[in-house]
Amino acid sequence: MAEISSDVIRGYNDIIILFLLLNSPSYGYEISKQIRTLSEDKYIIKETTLYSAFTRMEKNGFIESFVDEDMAGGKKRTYYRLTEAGREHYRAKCEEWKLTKEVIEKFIADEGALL
Amino acid sequence: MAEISSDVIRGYNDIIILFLLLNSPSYGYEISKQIRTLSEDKYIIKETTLYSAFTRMEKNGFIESFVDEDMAGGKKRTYYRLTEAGREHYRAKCEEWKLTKEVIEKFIADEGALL
DNA sequence: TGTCGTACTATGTCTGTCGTAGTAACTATA
DNA sequence: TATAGTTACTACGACAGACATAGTACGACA
Repeated sequence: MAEISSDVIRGYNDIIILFLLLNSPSYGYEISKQIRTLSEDKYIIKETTLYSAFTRMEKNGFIESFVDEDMAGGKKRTYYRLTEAGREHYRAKCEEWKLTKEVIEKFIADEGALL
Repeated sequence: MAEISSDVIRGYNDIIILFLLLNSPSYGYEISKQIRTLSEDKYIIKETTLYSAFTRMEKNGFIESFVDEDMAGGKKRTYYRLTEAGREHYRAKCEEWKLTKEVIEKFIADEGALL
């Protein structure tokens, strides 16, 4: 299967993760699975990429974490919820996406022109 | 005006530059101006980004350089021409773009859902 | 004489992503 | 009962593309 390289996805992980937090808090493992499912296995985020994105985005005030201490078996799970700044960041990134898409499409040749 | 950040454009400079070499060789300054014009001032590539992309892509065999020694005033200009491998790289990058676009669009919320 | 445009080169920094590794608890299967 | 698999992370270091800053050098124009 074709793969998406780290260079082309760079900068979009924020959009992807924040999208999955728009309606309710979630945590790493679940988000990871949702990305895989929603993208129909076309994009599988690396664990380290995901968790370092959490750290970065929390530092930037886009998300807030809270720990579920009461899980069965005494395990802990760190949830993240979107902040208002994060929602705004998501909106801005979506706008940027639209702009970027427009620009890049200008540099995609017609299939015919490549033969 | 909205700007395109270095993280979202990363990985697409190859496409952009190679597109402008599809039909004829060109050189840095001209390509830089063409990117600006074609994108309607939405994307202005940094000089260092452009020239380091040249170096990288020549190392990878996607482009070849040759110097015009006979310019007026004894100035030199370095041209780049696409190789067959570069054309293939361009094709592959375009495919990757289509895939990436599909994936990212799944994580863009409807305008309504954001209110 | 000085500024603007042309056409680069050099050097070092930044940051998001990735590779590798490790921890630890539960869960299904043989 | 052993072990492989799933869940749910954390730590550390490396990489590479983009960027900031600076400098060079020639020509045209005022």
